[in-house]
Amino acid sequence: MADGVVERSRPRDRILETARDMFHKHGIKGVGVDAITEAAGTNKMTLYRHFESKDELIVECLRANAAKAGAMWDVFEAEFPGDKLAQLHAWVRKAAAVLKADGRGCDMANAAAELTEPDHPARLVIKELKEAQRERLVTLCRDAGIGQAELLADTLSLLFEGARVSVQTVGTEGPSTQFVRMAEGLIVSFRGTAAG
Amino acid sequence: MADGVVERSRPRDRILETARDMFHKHGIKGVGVDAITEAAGTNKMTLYRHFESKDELIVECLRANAAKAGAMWDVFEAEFPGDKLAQLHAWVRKAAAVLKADGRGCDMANAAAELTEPDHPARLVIKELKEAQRERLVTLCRDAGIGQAELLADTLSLLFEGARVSVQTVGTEGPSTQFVRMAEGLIVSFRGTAAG
DNA sequence: TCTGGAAGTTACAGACCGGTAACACCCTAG
DNA sequence: CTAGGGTGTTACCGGTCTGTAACTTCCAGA
Repeated sequence: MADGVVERSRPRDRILETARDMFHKHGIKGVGVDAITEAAGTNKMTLYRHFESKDELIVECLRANAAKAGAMWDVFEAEFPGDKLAQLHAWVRKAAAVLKADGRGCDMANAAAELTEPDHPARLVIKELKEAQRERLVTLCRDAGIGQAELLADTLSLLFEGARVSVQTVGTEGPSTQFVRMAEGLIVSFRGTAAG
Repeated sequence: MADGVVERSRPRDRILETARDMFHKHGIKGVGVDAITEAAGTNKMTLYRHFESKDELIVECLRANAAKAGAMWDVFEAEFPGDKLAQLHAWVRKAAAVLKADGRGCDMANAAAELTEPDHPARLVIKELKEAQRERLVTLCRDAGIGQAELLADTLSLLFEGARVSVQTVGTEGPSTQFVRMAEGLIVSFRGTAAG
């Protein structure tokens, strides 16, 4: 697990990677900074030299998550250069793979569930990052020639988000098993009414 | 707020109601038993005379939530006796109303995000209650004459679940605003392919 | 080889957590 | 009026939490 990260890299990077992993697995309030630093092979003072508080560490973890997830768009473009519809189908497959591989939900959604203070710094970046993700999917749908691109993108987003929650509550054998069928059906349906 | 509950009822009921309210607003790990009992106008000893632990209190809160939410099915039946399709549309309207009224997500989903221990007692009841909810919606879809009742019910479930998450992350002005249009479109679409 | 900054170590502060013990109180059913 | 159970009060236990202070060690670059 995180031991691979511990081996040799800068303490800041190790802390960030370990915190991402532990926050994801055990929740934010379920992990203390002591546990993070110990798993990262360092100590609390070093953490507080690089992050001014646990809250700032949380924010950095969320940003790092989004950056890592955002890389998939480049992969899609590399796999299907210029073919936006194929990239949309790739998104569906990627989403389904995430559903199968990971029983914990979306880190941003989980963080929003845990951090209820309306002015918590993480809330701002969660909103910002989620809106950016939405914009990307809308653009992909539009470039794929879908008529009501926003509506399809939002529908696919909500379906995926709901499926992630479902996996976390009833497991991988629940309604989320139908995600691909739902998504593909929607794309077909929206392609039928395309205005392009 | 919870003050209305404090006035006159048994301590156990006050504790349960107050805990439900506070868990919902601030999350489970964001509320201590001291805060609950104080808001309920009682004290910690009384809480532990009625609930053997905080975990058991959590479980009872989840059950109470589900019971309260489950009452809506009777309301639908009373409003549209025998007309299952009308009741399905009523479910959509009810879901949309919840999205507008409540910025916090589903308590069960939030609890699942917070309580990561695989053998936490709440996890069992969450799964149990979620599966019961799913069964109800499937039955309603089937009785409404929908061909692929399970698939429609699951799609609507995931859409609603996703919309609740979306409200919590990007707010009520995000993709969740399209929920009714999505859901109604799906019902129309599934009615078109109805089998009997 | 020397030096300066990054990192490790230990100890601690102050708050909060879930949970319990011992005891005083009050109100109602008999 | 009396007995007893439900309730309130206070104090406490051991543990954990975020965050800090003071000091030592290490290592790379000049």
